[in-house]
Amino acid sequence: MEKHGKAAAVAQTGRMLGPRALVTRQRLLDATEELLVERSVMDVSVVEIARLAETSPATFYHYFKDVEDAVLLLAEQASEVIPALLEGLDGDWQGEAGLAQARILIDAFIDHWEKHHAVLLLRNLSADKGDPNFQRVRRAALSPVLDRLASVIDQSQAAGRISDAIHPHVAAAALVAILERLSAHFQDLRTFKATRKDLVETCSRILHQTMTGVSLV
Amino acid sequence: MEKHGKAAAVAQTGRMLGPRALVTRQRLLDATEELLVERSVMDVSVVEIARLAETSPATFYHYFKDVEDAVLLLAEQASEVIPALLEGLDGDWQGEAGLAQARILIDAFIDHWEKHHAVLLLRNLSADKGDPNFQRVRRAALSPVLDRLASVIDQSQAAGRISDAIHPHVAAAALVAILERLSAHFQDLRTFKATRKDLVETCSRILHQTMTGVSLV
DNA sequence: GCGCTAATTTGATACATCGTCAGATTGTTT
DNA sequence: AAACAATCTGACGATGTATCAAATTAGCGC
Repeated sequence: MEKHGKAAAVAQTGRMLGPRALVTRQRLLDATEELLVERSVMDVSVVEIARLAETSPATFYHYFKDVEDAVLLLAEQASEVIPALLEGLDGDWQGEAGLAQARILIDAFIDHWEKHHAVLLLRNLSADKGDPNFQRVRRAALSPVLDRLASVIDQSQAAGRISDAIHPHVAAAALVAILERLSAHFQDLRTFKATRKDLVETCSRILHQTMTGVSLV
Repeated sequence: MEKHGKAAAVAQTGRMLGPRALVTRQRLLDATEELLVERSVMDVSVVEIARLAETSPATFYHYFKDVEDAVLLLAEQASEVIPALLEGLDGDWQGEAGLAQARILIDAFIDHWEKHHAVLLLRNLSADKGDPNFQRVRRAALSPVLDRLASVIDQSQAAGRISDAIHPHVAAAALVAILERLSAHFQDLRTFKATRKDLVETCSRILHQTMTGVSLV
């Protein structure tokens, strides 16, 4: 049982992994990620992963069921860091201070996505397609943020600042959607000469306004 | 030259396609989509596409360079319909009428995504990864919506209802991000007992408020 | 250092898929 | 029904998948 916390590292055989095996496995994971960055999933073969990691296909299959399995591990590693984003996000979201918090959150998201672009895209693809493992990983990564935003929205509703027709969690999911999507392809935004600053500023205002109901002009 | 309008259908050899060839090609495309729906891209092989389409792999390669090439075609077909969403979206976005418009738009998006889930997900994956072809297809599909939303935001800024710090096109992109993402995995929303109605209602209010700066309570 | 044991890696292999022809089949035109 | 063009496929070498049993290596008591 390892439902929570660091999942015990296990080979395909079920055997526990020693320190050396962990190094090899990580080398395979790194190679996988490197290939995912430069080509489409369809063209990532086990042989090449093994080649790049300077080992053999057999070794790969010792640790992973298939490529997808390795990607899941990568997604877990990439998603682990997210909760740290929430540091210092427990303040009140009212007024300028709230806007500043939004900016920090968005900045963190963009950084995070720049670092793991390829893997996070795949994680979301598989999750959206309905794969329960990837769904779990994504939920684990995002739900702290989601819950936090939803609770702020809830407060705003209680104070009568925003409509009760809004479903707090859905609204929070919408805001997270913005964070992820725009972080994911903010290259696309260059089309209309938008800078990273524009991105941060615009998103933080949408976040702030949606959560507090107040439009700062 | 077929930069715009119906791209002339051409085989890998460059030869024009007659009516029969078109039927065969479409059968292959349908088979591809069917397989994409039920499994992950990594596991879609040309042999199986051919098998399902009751033809041979060689025939597949007669029409497409590889699986990705076929997916691009599918994405084009799926994206073609989008501009129709804009029917009757040229009204004013102020007040309750604006909210109603938002609802229509979101409803249309959800329907569209339900119909072509797998292909649209892949389109976005490839576009996000930087593939220029898929980027072009997505832009062609979304820019009518994008431009429309941006122009409304522009008007609101001129009227002083929302901050000038907001970049109209980035904000529009953020709203489209919501539309696509929540349409894409609104199964995920079931987690917190949200219905489709909640989704439509919440999103339309975020859209409306972001575009007009006014919070309807 | 030496040999023992368990952890880790790999060579070899059977089998599937990829991608490409040249040539067979089918449909159309005269 | 002959001739031609359009369409399809059988067959194939190259490459990739997935699995063993066997070889290698590291750690440990002596």
